[in-house]
Amino acid sequence: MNKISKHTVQRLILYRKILRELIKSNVKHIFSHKLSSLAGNTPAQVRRDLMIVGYTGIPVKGYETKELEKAISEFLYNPEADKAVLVGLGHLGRAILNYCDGVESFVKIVAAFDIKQDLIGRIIYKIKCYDINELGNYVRKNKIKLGIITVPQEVAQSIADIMIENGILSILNFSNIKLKVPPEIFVENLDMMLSLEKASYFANNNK
Amino acid sequence: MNKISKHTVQRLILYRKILRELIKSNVKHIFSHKLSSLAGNTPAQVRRDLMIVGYTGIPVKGYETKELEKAISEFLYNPEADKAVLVGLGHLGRAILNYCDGVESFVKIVAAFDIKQDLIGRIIYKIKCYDINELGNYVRKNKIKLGIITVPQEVAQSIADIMIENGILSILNFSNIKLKVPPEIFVENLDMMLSLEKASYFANNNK
DNA sequence: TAGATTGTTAATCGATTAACAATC
DNA sequence: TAGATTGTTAATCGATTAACAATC
Repeated sequence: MNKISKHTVQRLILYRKILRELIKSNVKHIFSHKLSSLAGNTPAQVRRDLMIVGYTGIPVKGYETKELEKAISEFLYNPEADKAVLVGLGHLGRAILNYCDGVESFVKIVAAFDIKQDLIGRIIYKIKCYDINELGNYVRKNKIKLGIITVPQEVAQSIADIMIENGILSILNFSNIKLKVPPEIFVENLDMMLSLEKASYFANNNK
Repeated sequence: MNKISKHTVQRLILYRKILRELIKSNVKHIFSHKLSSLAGNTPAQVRRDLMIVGYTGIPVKGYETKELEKAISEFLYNPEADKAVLVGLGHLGRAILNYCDGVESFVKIVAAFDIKQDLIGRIIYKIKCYDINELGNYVRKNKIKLGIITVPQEVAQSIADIMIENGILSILNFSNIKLKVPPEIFVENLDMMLSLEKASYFANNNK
């Protein structure tokens, strides 16, 4: 497989989301220039990105929304990583469970873990909460490949280590440390404070 | 001013965070190769990035942690955008308030807004909550330049519009829509579902 | 001094944009 | 048909990496 860039994958996910909304609104066809305006980029980039998903549009008519959505979904779909575990049921962890509960997505959170005894055994936003000590077993037995880390930074690395030891291949990291992981492990960092400071910097240094 | 790339700014913020921890641990000097290993990049990139902050290290001795942290902070600091408002006090909004409460940062959230009457007037994690109708006034009167959007996607655009009309220059957008804004407005998108799907894709397509 | 690290320029790499023949 | 849009290649742009003289 020829390597696909993170940027392209991210945009494909965005196109898919836009296409789903168009389909719901009964839009049958869309041009690259319309899709790019909804996605906030350029028609050339849309066409370039769509090259890799193996669906071709029709000149003058554009792309069939349903067909294109299907093609992108097939391209993106990773059946081995459609289940995720979440570790850390503080406010952020719960906000994510709540958020995912209301959203349709190919990725489902299947279990949550925490160290606090009063949370263990409870069901929070439809997700069962387990003792952190069971994390490794659960991940291994259920062949989970995707982990979400919402614990304080002091313990984030140790959680990542347990995840990786037990087969997790990809981590969505909300803690504000850089995880040390082997090169084959994918880490996506979502550091809210860093993003806020970035936004502050560009408040008048933009342009 | 010659334009500084988003990537560089993001890494400078990260370096600063790392430097603060080093200073706390009483580390006086650091080499570019050590800093890069903590930041997860390369020595060459660290040195390249540091060119713009106007502090120069000493060959063989490396960088003085305190001096470098100071230089980066001065470079990044934007006194006009050190105050932010947050709109949307669902789980995510509260998680952010709670998170910011415990973290030291140059950017402070000074007010929160929601539509739910039972929240208005309350103080949540030290932040006063106002009626959403007061958002425009508050932003204009207090010259707020930075806004955080944690409302459902249906209303995100209208909140952004109010913010921008009243002087906000930079938005941290947690809703999963692409905001339409004038080119001089900076928008940083933090779409959790998109990031999760990206992580899923790369769970075995990485490398 | 010899060895290591810096700042900066040049080279490389990768991603975006432009251009245009093919198509409907 | 004439006009518009596609898929794809080539050109451009920007970001990362390499190289190395200057420095301590």
